[in-house]
Amino acid sequence: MIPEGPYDPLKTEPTLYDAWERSGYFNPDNLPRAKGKRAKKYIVYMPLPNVTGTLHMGHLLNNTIQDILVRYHRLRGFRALYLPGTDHAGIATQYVVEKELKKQGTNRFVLGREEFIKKVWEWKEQYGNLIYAQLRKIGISADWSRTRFTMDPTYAKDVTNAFIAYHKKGLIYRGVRTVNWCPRCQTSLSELELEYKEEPATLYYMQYGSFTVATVRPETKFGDTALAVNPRDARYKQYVGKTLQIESISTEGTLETPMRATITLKIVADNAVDSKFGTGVIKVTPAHDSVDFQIAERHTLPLIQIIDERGKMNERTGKYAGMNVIDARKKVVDDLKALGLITKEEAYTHRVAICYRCAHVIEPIPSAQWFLKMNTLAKSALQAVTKKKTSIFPSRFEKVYKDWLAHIHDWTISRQIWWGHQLPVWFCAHNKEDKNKKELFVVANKKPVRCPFCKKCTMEQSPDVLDTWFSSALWPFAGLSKNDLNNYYPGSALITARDILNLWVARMIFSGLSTMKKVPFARVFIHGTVLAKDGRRMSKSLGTGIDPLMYINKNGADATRFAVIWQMGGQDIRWDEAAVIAGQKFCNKIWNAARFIQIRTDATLSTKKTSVPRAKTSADKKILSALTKTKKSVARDIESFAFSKALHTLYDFFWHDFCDIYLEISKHQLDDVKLVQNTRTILSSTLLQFLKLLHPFMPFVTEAIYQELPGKKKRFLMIEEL
RNA sequence: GGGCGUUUAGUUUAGUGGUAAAACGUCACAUUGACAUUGUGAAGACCGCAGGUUCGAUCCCUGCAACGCCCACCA
Repeated sequence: MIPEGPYDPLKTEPTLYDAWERSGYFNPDNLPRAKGKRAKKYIVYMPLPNVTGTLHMGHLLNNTIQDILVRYHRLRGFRALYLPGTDHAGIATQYVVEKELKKQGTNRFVLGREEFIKKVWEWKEQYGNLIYAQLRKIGISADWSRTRFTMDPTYAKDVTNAFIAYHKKGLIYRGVRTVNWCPRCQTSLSELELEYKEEPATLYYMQYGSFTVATVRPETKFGDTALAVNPRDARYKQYVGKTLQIESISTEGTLETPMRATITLKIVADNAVDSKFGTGVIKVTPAHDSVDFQIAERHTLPLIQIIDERGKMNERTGKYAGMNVIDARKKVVDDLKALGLITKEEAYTHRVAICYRCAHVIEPIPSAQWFLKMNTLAKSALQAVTKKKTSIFPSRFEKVYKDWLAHIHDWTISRQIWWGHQLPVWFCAHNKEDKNKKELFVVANKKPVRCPFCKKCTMEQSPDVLDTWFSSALWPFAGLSKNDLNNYYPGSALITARDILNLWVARMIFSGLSTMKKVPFARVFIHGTVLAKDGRRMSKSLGTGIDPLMYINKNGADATRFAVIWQMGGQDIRWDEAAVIAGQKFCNKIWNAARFIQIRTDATLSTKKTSVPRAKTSADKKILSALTKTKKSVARDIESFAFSKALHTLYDFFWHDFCDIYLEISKHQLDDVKLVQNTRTILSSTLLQFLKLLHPFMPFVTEAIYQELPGKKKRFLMIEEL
């Protein structure tokens, strides 16, 4: 019996969730209507939240959408799997644990690698499952029995196997690259991991013999290996290809006395040079600038490293060695000025790259890295979408995806941090390279018993770990046991936000094709971003973040799910908490309507076909046809990812067609002996149909009402037949 | 700089080649009913700006502006 309202989500939700989870029906293998090989499957791989993460609005939206799809298909009799897991999030997690250590007055270098990794695991055991508890509060029907963590031994094995397989195919190589190095995190960062900030700087006009070069980084001059001009720049045409002796400052002597020196620089012509900027001449410092590195590659210029991994000037800079770049810049400028080699200074706003994690300024430095050749892999991913093996919705994102793949560079997959999947690469401990400078290493899952090179050393594993995206790109199959691979790969839909379309989705597609020979999912749905009410991004640093748990704990998960879907149009959501209140009122409305129906009818949940309602009055006819129409359009909208539209349709149908009109008319029809029985049937069957239709969106209140209604052989609305 | 997108009532959003809907908010009236109320109704939009195509444009095209995102560049 439905108790007198108002509906109390806070009392209902936790109990119901426990009951669902204990029932085992989140596990598709237990679904009574989806037994056997012929059962259709619906599979969603949850975008892995970081172990360091706490629930935010993005998770709420993302997981609500996925849960709608999974619950809908489960009701439709599909063998529905919603696969949860967490990402070890290399840099992010290492950063968090290092902050903890700092509070304890220690750091990872004091502990050593092994001890540090132990600490990270301890941290993970303590805090890493918080996100799961929070996701449960949203009410998502993920199969927790299959939960995976990307550092689990089985997952890790798939990661190293993928590396070995790529290596066998000749797709992995080692090379020196000017990488974006974070001196604080001691790691290289991909371009995608950089952030930028505007910073006031000075543009110095330095004399290079007869040339003047504008630069904001005079201290890198010791790493210069050329000067470059635009090939169409008439002013400098005569110098192109020549090697000139140029007067500059020396690294010798003492810091007190600036000294002159003569250096030799080649003049090259390259399109990367903008003839309108500064003087149209740039100094090329391949070791400490990514553009310069590319110019150097085109003109085979040497690479001179003058800044080390800690962001300090190295021994090649003589008397400047040991200074950090900022101090060195001041000193070099002073010395150049003393010798009259700086002719002009201009204020300049400079966009500097900063580490996305710790915000430290990035220092480009040369470093030995591992690369994955992208050519064939990118082509395969491109083809998958072109040939519609995977479709992207909304379709405009296809272009973003294709553009990225068409202009892709090889992927730097190595990272110099400690927390992650260590490369399955074993070096000879005696000699890192042979006479021909060929590096001596073995790629293998296990440490070789005997070194094939020196025959006597204990081989050393590469200290590098893999980019976190390398492992998360394998999620659709590395997240599954061998047994499950046959049943649950590939997936049906991948739901994510646009910012990781390329970072993650494209990489999952080529990884899946490479390892499993099949695209990992048939459809990709890109949803919008939840913004603050004023249109700004929600972020902790801006103070614009809103904790969805606040609403869940106050208004209930259903109301919160309602709010986020209700507001989700074809674009970003400007979060308005009024929608949560609307959702809560809607719960209450349904609760009370159900109560009315139960009081005025027997409201038995009969699944027998004998109680098929018939339209005897025009009101009957209207509500029954409205129900049919609603069912059809909701189904169509869910299939086409138009969740908000489906929810609006359901809301309008229930509140207006059903409650405002039919329920009011039914009060008269229930007093008519000729109509009473049929009206009762219409009321209770329409309610039940509606509960099923709404269940994917608002699972708790619908299940709660279902549980209160009398009926035989009743289990859960969650597994009813829609 | 290149690309993609967005711009519709106070707010958040739908939508259509024939001058526009909804929810919330506001206001008025009714109501104690299954409903911490609910119902009925009202006010409120030159559909970003300027051109063009068309008998007709909010919708199609072009340009501009603002905002957002992605990519590139930033010596």
